[in-house]
Amino acid sequence: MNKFYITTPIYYINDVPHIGHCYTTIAADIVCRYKRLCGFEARFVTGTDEHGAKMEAAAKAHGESAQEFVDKMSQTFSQAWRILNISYTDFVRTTDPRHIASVNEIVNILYKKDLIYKSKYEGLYCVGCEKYLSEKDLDENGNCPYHKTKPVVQSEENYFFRLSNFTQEILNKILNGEIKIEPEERKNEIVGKIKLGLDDISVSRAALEWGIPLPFDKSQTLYVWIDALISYLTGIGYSDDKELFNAFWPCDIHLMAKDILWFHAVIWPALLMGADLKLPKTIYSHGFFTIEQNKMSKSLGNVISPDDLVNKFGVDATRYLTVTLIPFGPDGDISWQGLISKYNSDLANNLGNLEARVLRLAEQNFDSVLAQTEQDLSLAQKTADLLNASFFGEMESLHLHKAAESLQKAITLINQQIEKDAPWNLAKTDKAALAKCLWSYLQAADIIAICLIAFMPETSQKIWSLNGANGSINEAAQKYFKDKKIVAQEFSPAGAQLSKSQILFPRIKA
RNA sequence: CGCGGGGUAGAGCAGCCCGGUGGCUCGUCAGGCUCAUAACCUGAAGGUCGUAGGUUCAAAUCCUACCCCCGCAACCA
Repeated sequence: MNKFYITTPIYYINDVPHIGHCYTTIAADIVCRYKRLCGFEARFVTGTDEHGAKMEAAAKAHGESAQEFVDKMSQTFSQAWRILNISYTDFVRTTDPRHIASVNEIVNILYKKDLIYKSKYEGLYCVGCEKYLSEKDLDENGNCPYHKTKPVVQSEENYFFRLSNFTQEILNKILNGEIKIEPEERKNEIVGKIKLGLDDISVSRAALEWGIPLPFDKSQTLYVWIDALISYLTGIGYSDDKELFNAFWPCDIHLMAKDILWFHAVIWPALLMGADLKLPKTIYSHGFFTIEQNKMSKSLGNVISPDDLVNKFGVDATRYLTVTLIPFGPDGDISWQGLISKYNSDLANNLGNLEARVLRLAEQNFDSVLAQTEQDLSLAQKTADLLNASFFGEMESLHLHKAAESLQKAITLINQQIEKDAPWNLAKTDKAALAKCLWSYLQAADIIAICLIAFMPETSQKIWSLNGANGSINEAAQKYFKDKKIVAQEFSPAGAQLSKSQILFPRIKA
């Protein structure tokens, strides 16, 4: 069976999950579910990044030990993903022993190959911030912008990774598409930066307890970013299941927000090359949200949590809205008003209302059982044609908002046909014709439901069942995705007991 | 001249690579329908496509200059 491997970043857990984390994770889940329906055996790794100075500080601020703190925070993430129905196959915590084993293995390889070496790092250190600042961080007087004090020149012994060795190779591989960076404009940016040259990077810290000690020098701990990236290997068994690892590496898609593209597009491939591992195929970075034109920030109090969304819209609608509200790739602005408006138009008015009106007609005229009638698959075929022309291609390119758009167009197509048929008139004149029409709507709606699975797994199954189709929609979908064939009796069969009309998505007042 | 993106109807976007009736979603207005969640369907109004030049029979689309917005600028996770 074909293999597929997708990752989200492992999230830095100095705070609870918000809509940004959800965005990446839901998107990855949708892609992963879609690939499974396409017949791939898929792995999906997410997790939490738990080391580093910030984490120590955050724990201290909460009056807890670092371990207590990360245990608790990590749970808020895994819990959020459970609620959102995220189908990950592994959740890596960087404090897991198996992860520490992966890290040690990789770091040792790099050290033995002399790709990691000891050197002196000298920089401007702000005592207030407890960190090094670069020149550009300083204000016009050369002071720390937060503490208004002059930073001191300080140096420490660190280990460095020979990133510079890989400059040309990485550049070539990005340019020739061996490492695919998407979207295109971000790729240009990365290429431009690499062309300016790469310096070796410091990969260890001396005075940091909360981290993974370097196996060859326990007085230093590994810089958190290197630690974090290696989780992509841990999550498919690098340290404890080499067979699994070999089956799924290299990764098909690393998905992330644009802020961390540099690490994934440049540093990560270099580390992998250094360790003689294959390179990820696609690195896809999506945009940031602003909320009502403002940056998302705690001090503004505009941070949207997964709980906020689920309480308002329910799980499936949250999944759908989060990834379709803005184009997938560039930055975008979201607002409660926008979310509600899209919820009402796409889910309540279009999809939900379609289900309700069709089931209601069947209920009123046939007591929810459509007898065996002449088959008319023309509407279902038209729906399928529309989706074949757009939906599948958009899914493959990760244009999730466009894929959803084509689903909406398909639903509109059915609504238009209903208008044309005017089944409420047929109810008075020609029951056989009415049954035939209703049945054709059900078939078409079934195709919508099948394509909607990745976005809204529960709603899809529900529509499938309401429409009198048998069994699991997933099996039907796998079959359908393969040959795109409409087999009427495997969808809503004639004679099936339909559900009474119900409201799938109640309208929400703004 | 650090790098990259963008400026298109009230809002959000597509079109630009491969010049030739400016399209989509939401909103607004009018009509239709009554099966449906005041939903659905049809139609209309609304844009000198950032500015100024240039190329061309013809430019949102190609070229030049300028103005404005945003992101990145690498150990800040």
